[in-house]
Amino acid sequence: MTSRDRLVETMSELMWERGYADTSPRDVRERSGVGQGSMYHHFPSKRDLALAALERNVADLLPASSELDGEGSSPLARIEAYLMRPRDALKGCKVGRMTQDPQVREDPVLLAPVARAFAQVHLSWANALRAAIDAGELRGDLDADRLAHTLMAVLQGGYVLAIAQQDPGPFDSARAGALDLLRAAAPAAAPDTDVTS
Amino acid sequence: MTSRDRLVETMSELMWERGYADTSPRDVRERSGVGQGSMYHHFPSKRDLALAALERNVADLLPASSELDGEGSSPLARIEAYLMRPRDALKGCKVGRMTQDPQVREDPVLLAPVARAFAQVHLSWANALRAAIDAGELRGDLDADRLAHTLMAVLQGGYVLAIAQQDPGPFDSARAGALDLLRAAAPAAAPDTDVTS
DNA sequence: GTCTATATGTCGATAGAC
DNA sequence: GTCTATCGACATATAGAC
Repeated sequence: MTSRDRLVETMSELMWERGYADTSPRDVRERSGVGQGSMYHHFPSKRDLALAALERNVADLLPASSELDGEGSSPLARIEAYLMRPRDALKGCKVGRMTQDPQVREDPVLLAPVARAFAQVHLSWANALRAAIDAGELRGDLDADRLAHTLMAVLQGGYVLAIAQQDPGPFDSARAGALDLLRAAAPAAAPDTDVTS
Repeated sequence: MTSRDRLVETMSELMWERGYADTSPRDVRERSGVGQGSMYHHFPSKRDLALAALERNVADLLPASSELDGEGSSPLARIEAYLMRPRDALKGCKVGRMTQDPQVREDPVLLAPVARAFAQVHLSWANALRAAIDAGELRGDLDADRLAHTLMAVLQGGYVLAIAQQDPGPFDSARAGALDLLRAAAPAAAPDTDVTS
């Protein structure tokens, strides 16, 4: 593993753990074991290193969400599986966290990968939800784009609740409650009224 | 307004805008106009000032949520009103933000007011939801405690989505979607099957 | 209570040798 | 590519007069 790779990996970890503003070049140097000279040789500034680390964190996140696009099972089953997927509630989301970092929030360049990642995840959610509606698993009057934002927010907000209480319970409750609502939003059972028949 | 009050008010603003870690005593001094000596006279450390400011922000937040406990209208109407209440999506929640600040997260003393505030708000949500269930406005098989976490998460997570896109749209979509789900979770219409009649 | 002066450490970066 | 040395600015206080 090259020195450069070690820098990016370490910065990625630290940005997940402590964010950008509160991570110093020294923190990165000490954890990675890479010297001062090397660090500034590979990255002209802390911000440049952060950008590389952020792109890496985004790339880590996206494959998981593509599980929503899978073809192996029913759309609603995929939605449930992705929603209830094991997650470390007390660590939070390595991408979502960036939105609360004052120095990332104010920097369009650093915010851009976050915006792109969320747009991508939203697309996967919306496609799966639309498929569930089309398959008759969810009521036809629901709006897939809206619901996609709702479910993303449940996860992102669940982290906030869990960290506040230092307990993963609220995170799990929040998503279980969302699942209850989705199930309650199944079309009224009417097995013999299929309009396409 | 006393010097002490100006310090607390200014620190409250800055913690909302930039968090705790990235707000320096100097920032507070300059915005408040209070001198160095006065500042350390009233508060022995930055952390002490932050604690006072945090208590203030929590106190700002709680009255709004007690709107959920009101008696003037139906429980579901109160829930909808509080969920859809005007909020500045791009600023985020002045209490929720603290959960993402590395130095708050790791400090049980600073995290405590956040935990207490959220527990309080959760209680108001759960009471209102329970009342809506009891009134037959929501299906009887729903869990009020869980749903309370879900709706809190929708708001907290909505802020994250809005800031990521620098657009309040996702915040509004997320809560509108939650509202759609709540309405879809009304008991099946059966006006003449009231078991108590 | 408020002021100015000072102190110690860290941040984020640069210089220049090897 | 990596090293050590150094830099000016800022963070977070402390000292002590008024």
